[in-house]
Amino acid sequence: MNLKTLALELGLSPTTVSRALNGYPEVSEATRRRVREAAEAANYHPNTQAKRLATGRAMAIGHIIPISDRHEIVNPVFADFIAGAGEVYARAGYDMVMTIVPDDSEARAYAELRSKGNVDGVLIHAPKVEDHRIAMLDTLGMPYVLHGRVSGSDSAFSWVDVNNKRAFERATNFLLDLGHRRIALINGIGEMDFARRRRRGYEAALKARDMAIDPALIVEGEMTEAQGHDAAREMLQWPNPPTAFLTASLLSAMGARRGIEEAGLVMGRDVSIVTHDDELGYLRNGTAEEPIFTATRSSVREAGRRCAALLIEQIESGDRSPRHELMEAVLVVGQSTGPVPTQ
Amino acid sequence: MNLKTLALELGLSPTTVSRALNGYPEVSEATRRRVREAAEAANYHPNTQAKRLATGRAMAIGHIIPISDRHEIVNPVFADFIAGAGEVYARAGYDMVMTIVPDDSEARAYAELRSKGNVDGVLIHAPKVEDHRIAMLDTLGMPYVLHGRVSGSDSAFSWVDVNNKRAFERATNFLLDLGHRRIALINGIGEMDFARRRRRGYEAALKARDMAIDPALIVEGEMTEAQGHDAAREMLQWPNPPTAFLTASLLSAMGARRGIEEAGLVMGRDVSIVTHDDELGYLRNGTAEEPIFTATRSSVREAGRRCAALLIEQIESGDRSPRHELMEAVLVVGQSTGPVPTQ
DNA sequence: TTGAAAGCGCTAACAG
DNA sequence: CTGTTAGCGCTTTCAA
Repeated sequence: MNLKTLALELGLSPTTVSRALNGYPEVSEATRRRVREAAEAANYHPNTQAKRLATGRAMAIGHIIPISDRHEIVNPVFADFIAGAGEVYARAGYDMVMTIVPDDSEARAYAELRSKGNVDGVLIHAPKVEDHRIAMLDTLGMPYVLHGRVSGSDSAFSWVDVNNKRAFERATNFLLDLGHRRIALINGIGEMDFARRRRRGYEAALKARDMAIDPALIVEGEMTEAQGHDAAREMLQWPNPPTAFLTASLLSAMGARRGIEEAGLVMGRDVSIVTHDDELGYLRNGTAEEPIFTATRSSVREAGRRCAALLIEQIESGDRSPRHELMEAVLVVGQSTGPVPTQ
Repeated sequence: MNLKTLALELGLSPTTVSRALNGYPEVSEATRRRVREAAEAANYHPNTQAKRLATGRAMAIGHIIPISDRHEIVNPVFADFIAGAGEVYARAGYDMVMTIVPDDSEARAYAELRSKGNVDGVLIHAPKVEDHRIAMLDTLGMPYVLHGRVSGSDSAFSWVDVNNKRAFERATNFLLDLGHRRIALINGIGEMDFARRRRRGYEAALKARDMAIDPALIVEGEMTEAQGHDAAREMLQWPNPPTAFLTASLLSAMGARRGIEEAGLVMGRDVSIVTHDDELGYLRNGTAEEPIFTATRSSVREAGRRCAALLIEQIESGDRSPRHELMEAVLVVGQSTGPVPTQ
């Protein structure tokens, strides 16, 4: 069933049917209803490709997922993010097009996306401190929104980000308030923007109390279980070991926990862990024998929603003036078993 | 830059240029080369929408992600799966279109996908034991491949699956060999096909040794940390508690571990855990103080690759005869810190 | 080996 | 308020 035959059946021109279905004002209500009902009855849906070609709009948003053989690129968080974004796209009638590209051919991927014209805009994931993708997109003139930020020009483009600095400042303060004086930071890869900001938060908290920053207590790398384990194993046999670990991911925290146990120490008595993570999980802090975290999966989903909404608005309005949304991480302390609170 | 202007610049007709670029045989090699070079130089890429409209092929594969407010639908594994599928799509020139739909309007979503014509086939995730989506797709006549299976008609359609039954049978045997006689199974939601198969594997191992199956030792539900924790807490205060937990997810395993510790017991001495999971992580078994799992992330990625390849072949060849690929889970025992082996 | 012309299904000026 | 016409950028007969 297509426009033409539907119009034929109704004894109308394709134009009128199109107008009726697309809510143009110059159609009589009677006709519109008649057309709508017929379309419904015939289970008519306009062919997307034709619509796209005619309007020049792809009605699709691209997500480019860089992939490398070195790293675990696709982190679990990503799933929640696209779930959120997808909700918004579905409501607005956009498709979500996922493109997996090898790390080294990202430039080509963007250029192709542009000239092939199958997306109206792109959503950028996991920006690095200095991210060349921004410049590329500016050159191409394609609308985009960042999930995260890049160093420097915070205000030059639209982004949605969690306040990573504040989250880690709060977490560090939490541990400092408990009396910890040697706090290790098990962080993500240094060149990632979020990792940089988290580190800044950690450092800011220490500086605010006039405490020295010991570089030996900071580990940056892939946030794996092995990372946490190895760091804990090593640090805990120093003459002056840390009494607490602040980790950037649940996996690292799990590893640290294993390291602590292997060192014959007791979690929550000898050593504490506080973790930031977007996964569902529980870790105890040093006093209350209670779990604690600083972000939940649902907040990532919300970030996905907001990014998508921002991008769609930008595309549809043509207004490219940058907008920003900074979300505060949720610090959950003393949460007992059961579902994690939504926010 | 479009076909027309490129042809104009070359002093050729659009037809010839199109033919040259698409590898039609009736073009002289000289012309072909000249066209190819010009296209390269001009950074020409055919407009996807136009191509789609003209050929009637969407050059896109749909992934429908059902979403509900009750469950954590989008599991982390999903990210690895689409990473694998995406690799294949990219090579074959397909777009991956992700559609998030509320649980209750899946039927409509499929029908729309069909009539809007923006995908050539779909990939089905996380099938339930009895999955009505199969019937729907058959009605619509749209090519599809399942990641997983459904009960009964294994052979009626194409699928790629991990041998969940075998994996759990092996894991159970592993624990039985260590001398465990009361093994708890912390499983996924019962209506999911994979959960059903895992349970069958567990039961088969027990039956093979003429051991009774104690329903009280089987928990089915969402694979969260709380699930594992609550199960362990409760079971460990029974008069005859389990000495081992076989869990279907790393999160549940983490929870069980916490439950074990809270009960004042020692992991790897009093109680063992073996987990199946697609996440990167470590858990110790009951003897060697060494980590163990039965599946890694990379295997999920491989499943994504195979599903995608199967579907593309089906679409392009028009051959709908069902094909199946059963992947064996990887059982890793005695793995020490460091990256998880690829297979 | 190349080109002209029609058409994929829709939208959007422009008339009426 | 409705219809006619042209065209989005490509592919694909058919003819040369």
